[in-house]
Amino acid sequence: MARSATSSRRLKEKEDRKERILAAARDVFFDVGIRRATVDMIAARAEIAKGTVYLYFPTKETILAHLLLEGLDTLNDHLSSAFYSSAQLDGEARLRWLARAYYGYYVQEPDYFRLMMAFDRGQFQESVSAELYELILLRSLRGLRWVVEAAQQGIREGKLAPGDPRQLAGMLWAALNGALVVTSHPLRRELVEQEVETLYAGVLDTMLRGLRARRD
Amino acid sequence: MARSATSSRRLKEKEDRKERILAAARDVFFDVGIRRATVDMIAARAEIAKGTVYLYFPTKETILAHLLLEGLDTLNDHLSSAFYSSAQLDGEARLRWLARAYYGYYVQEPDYFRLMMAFDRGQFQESVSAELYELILLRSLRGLRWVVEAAQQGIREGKLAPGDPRQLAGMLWAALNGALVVTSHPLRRELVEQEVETLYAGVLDTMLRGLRARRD
Amino acid sequence: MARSATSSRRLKEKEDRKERILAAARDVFFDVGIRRATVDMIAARAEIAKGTVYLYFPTKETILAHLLLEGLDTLNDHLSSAFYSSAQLDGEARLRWLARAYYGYYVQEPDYFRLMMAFDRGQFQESVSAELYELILLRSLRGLRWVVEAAQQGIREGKLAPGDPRQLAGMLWAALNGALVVTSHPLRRELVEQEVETLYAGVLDTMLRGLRARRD
Amino acid sequence: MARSATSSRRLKEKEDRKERILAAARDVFFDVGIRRATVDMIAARAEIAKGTVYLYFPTKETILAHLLLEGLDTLNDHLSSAFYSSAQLDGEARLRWLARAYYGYYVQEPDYFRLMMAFDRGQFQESVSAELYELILLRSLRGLRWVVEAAQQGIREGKLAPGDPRQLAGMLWAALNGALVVTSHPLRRELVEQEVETLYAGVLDTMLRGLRARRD
DNA sequence: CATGAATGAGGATTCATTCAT
DNA sequence: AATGAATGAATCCTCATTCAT
Repeated sequence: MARSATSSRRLKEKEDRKERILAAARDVFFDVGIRRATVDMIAARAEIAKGTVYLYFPTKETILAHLLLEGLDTLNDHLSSAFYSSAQLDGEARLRWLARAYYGYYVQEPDYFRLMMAFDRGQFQESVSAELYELILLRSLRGLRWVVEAAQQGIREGKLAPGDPRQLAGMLWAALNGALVVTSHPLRRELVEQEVETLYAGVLDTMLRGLRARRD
Repeated sequence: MARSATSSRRLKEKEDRKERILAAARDVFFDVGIRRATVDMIAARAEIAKGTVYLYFPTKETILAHLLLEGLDTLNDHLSSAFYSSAQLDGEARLRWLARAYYGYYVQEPDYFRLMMAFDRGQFQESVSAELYELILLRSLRGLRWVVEAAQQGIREGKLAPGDPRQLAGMLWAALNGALVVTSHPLRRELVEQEVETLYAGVLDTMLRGLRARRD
Repeated sequence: MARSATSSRRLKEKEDRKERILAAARDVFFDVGIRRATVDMIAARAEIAKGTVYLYFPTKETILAHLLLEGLDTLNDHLSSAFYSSAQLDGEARLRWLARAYYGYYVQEPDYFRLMMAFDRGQFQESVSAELYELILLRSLRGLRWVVEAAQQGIREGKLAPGDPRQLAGMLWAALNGALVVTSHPLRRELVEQEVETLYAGVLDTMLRGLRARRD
Repeated sequence: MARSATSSRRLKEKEDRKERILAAARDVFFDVGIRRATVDMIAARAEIAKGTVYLYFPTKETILAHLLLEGLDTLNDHLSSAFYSSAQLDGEARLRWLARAYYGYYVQEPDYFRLMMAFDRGQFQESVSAELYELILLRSLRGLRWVVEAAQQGIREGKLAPGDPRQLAGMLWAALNGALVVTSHPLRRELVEQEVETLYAGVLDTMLRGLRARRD
């Protein structure tokens, strides 16, 4: 019993430490950017020794991956609450709610959003364990699921054109994401000359209209 | 006369060399990724001394910028030929042609496409001359212009909903780009579980349908 | 208590290492000259990895600055002991003692002397922290202070011509330094064709005689 | 006869070219400082190819040495004209004239003066031919000779203390040079807190006074 | 567990000098 | 003679990761 108590306290301390490192990493990554961030900076901000970081995370990229998980959780919070508070509405309206929630996330958590978009093809997959990668995938999916469900509802109601709801959700998300990504790069922002909000709303409206069931 | 011939030959040789370096850089960047590529690798692949690279390009980033310009030119070729060969068709059809051309570029020049998407926020603008940056912007715009023109035609014909053609083009491009970007990342590709082609076609159809003028 | 002991040992080890690097740097700078010295050489001579050097000194120039500080301290030891052991004598005699002490430093620490003379105008101030620069200035002043005090005494005694003692000290120091610097360059040494010692003694005698109060 | 004419023209052209390179080098060295100057810059400023520079000077240091020769010639002009225009005065007055001329040179040709002081022990002697080095020595001596002669006159007149005039000249020059050098370094200038002019004049007065023959 | 000193393989860029044309 | 392209060693500094204590 005593031992169990001890070990659970140990466990908690360990979790605390991990959280502390993640918090520091978040600060650093968001402050100086992913590429300029160094493990030294993270350790310094967490007020621990550099070696200690490696007791909790095998790799710098792994820390990044955990931050990504955090970001995905936050996003999921946004989406799920949008989903549940729009329970009374029809499918299209719920999709709109979800889309606005995604935009809200983009606005309120720009750093996490940047993180989500910044993952590099190679660098990443190589230096993160398969399990972690799988986990990220699962969490990502969880967010998309709400969209799929709303789409399903819309199709069931006959308001949206019949089809695979997952395909529909994928399309919508891809298009909306495109609007956000386009404007996240200075070069591309100059290119489209539009405010993110306008562009995002435009794509959302257009996609939803395009997805509606036709009478003819 | 003789001198002119000589100097033009010189010029040509110089251009050849530049091209050779760019070719090597292309290989290297595409092989190992932008972040992992080093000037050493480029020089080695071009079979020249490292210092020689710097006779032709003041900076590693400048080489990247030139590759980007190449990519943009190629894309523009795709788009302009789509635009001109669809001269007889209506606006929406021309947009469709342009979109297919963009997809063709994505398929035929995956490396250039990756390059276009991979530009980093800060790092880049800092280490490239203002003129070069401007040039890139201009070339990027040139591609979008075709889309704007087709959109304008569609609006003029009354087939597409009235509005700012540039805004319309921006939305369409952002959405389509989103479809390509989503699938260009392994993680995100797993997420949407769709073939790029399907997704892209879906977004295109949906957007075009959504952009159509309503009778009501 | 135990911790304090540990940490003080740690501190000592750290200081030792720093000293070791400085010693290596001293050797290297003195061997090959300031301009030819590289961080690689210093690391090799200290038998540590190159990166380790940067754990102790942020910049190559900073190492140099620390060596300079060492040199200034040594010089100050020479001067202060000359000042105190001549406490019974009059101002002029004390100036003479100080001057001989400076010469003694030049003879016994030729490398430090060279270092003191070799600092480069721009390069240096740029790459050393303001604090360090200030420190060097302060330490330099400390040495001059003894000369100022002896001059003051001489003026007070009426043996030296009245005037600003700091100005007097500056003049004396500049002239003596000139004698050392002239001979420190092979070209210039060949020029004056005199032994340093003779030249230095001559300048010292002449300056002191020129500084004496006149009766007329 | 014709050949001789031709070859003399050739010779002249060659000299012109050499002069042109030196002029360019002067500009560059004085503009960006000795250490930052590159052969590229010199060639560019001279509007010739970089390789051509090496047809006229075997080494970058050799160019520097030739500039030094120019500087020494200019200095000699200053000194000799001071010597000749003071022909009617006594030895001490002539020394004073020469010293003022040296100061005039320091003020009017600060770049040449800097050059004269900036020669590095090792770097220099290694990369310049023995003949050139000898030449520099000779030219340097030529300037000092005027001082020696004036000193000799002063001693002969009985106004200056008897002794070796060359030794006297060396001492005077060393002391005056010390005053200029001290103030040429920011750190040392802060140290003595005096204007160059004051310091120089002070050292000059003091040295001359100290060199005077005593009646007693 | 925690530490933090040590590592050393890079990495981008510079520049005096050479040499084929 | 003149060119100017090519060289490649040299240089300072960074940083993820390891490991003895």
